[in-house]
Amino acid sequence: MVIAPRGTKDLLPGEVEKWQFIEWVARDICETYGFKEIRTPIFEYTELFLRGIGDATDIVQKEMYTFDDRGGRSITLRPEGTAAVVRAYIEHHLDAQPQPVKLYCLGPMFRYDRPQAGRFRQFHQMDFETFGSHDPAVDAEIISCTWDYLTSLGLTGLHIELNSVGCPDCRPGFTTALKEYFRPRLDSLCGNCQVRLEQNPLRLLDCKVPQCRELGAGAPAITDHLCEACSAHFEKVQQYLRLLEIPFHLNPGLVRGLDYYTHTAFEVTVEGLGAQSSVAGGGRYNNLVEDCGGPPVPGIGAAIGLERVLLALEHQQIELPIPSAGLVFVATTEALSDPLEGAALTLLMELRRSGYAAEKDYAGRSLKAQMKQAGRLGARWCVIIGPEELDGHKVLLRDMSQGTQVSVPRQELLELLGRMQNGEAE
RNA sequence: GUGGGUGUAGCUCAGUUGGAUAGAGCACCAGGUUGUGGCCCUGGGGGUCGUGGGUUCGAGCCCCAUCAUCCACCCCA
Repeated sequence: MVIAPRGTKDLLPGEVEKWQFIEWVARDICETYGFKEIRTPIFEYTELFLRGIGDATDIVQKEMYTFDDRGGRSITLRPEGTAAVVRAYIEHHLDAQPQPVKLYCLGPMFRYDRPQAGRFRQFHQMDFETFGSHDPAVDAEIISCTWDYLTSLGLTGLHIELNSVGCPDCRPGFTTALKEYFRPRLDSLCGNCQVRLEQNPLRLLDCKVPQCRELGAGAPAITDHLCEACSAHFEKVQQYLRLLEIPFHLNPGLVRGLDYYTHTAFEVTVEGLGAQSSVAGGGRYNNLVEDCGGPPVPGIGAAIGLERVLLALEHQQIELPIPSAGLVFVATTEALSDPLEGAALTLLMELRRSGYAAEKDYAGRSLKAQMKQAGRLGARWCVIIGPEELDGHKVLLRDMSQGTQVSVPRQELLELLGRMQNGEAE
């Protein structure tokens, strides 16, 4: 038997409603913040991610779904959203529009990781990006949007970690200082960090091995090495966040896994998610557009992991306000009798064309079984038609939650339903 | 890529030191009123015990391999 590929899953009815809801809230918040939706392809030329994400990153080195298409071009399923949005921004000359340009994007991403709690090979993110502004208020806005989304769903136990990773002017000085600090202590580092020292020294600060942590505590902090511009920008971001009453913790060790970040980097974690506790993350990327072949336009963005949002909601036992359909079930006393079947079908059609969710039995079930089915489907009303009703041009309208029913003239059914819908009838 | 746990009906699991037709609850189907659901009762369908080898008189139980899945490392959403 063929099953869904590893790290992917089917979203069945019952689960999908939750997705629809959190996606609806996501769109709503984004629109409120002035972001416009953009939809980019799910696959891109591999080169885009090599240049955009950075070929030294784990994503590029071991997590991409890459293959050659029939034309021999290397294609990659998008592992994150920003690179494609940046590409579209450049390709469609959005820099010619009034800046800033604010875009959001919702959809699946793909990474060839080993699945575990909160980690999948196909997962879903909401991304939002602002192009064309250096204003630290925009940084605060991105973080604020992330925060509003997560809290508006009712999540608690959220922590924002904030850092500045500097810019090309000041970061080299810092990494040099880091290397100088760690090099004499190389033997005390874990194997991973010994490699990191040369490849990506910033990551040393993020290591979870206790020994490395101890050493890291005495290491130089990036905040002490920021250039004047970075430092001022970082101060402003914090100032605005305080103004907006958005709680955050400074974490000089926060380094994100994508190479393109400059200045602001942040991550939101939520309690109770297991090892993969981060639900959202983002930062500024002032050189990415240019690095991808576009004009020198600054940008900043964030991504929210929707699977993790749902996991957190579930863990915190938060009930989402998902509306029920108000289904009308049409039942007949003799399922296979022709006149009844016809009456049921026309009524069903009439109900649907009037905007009611309506259903009937197609399995030739007894009335009893049809009622049971109606109950299972969560029907709010059941319309019952039998020979008596047919002769008298009437139907029985049963309120499934009350267990009461009335006989009404066939012609008045829709009107009565309409009044009951509005709570005007008893 | 590395490590650990788990794999018995659609779902959640039980199955004793290996022993005779593999069980329960839920779900599903049908009855318990002659035209009626949600509770209750009765009956029914459904399993090559992940797969392939091996040990044994005999394996769901033991051994090996393999696959899947979960959790963790790593990394990130």
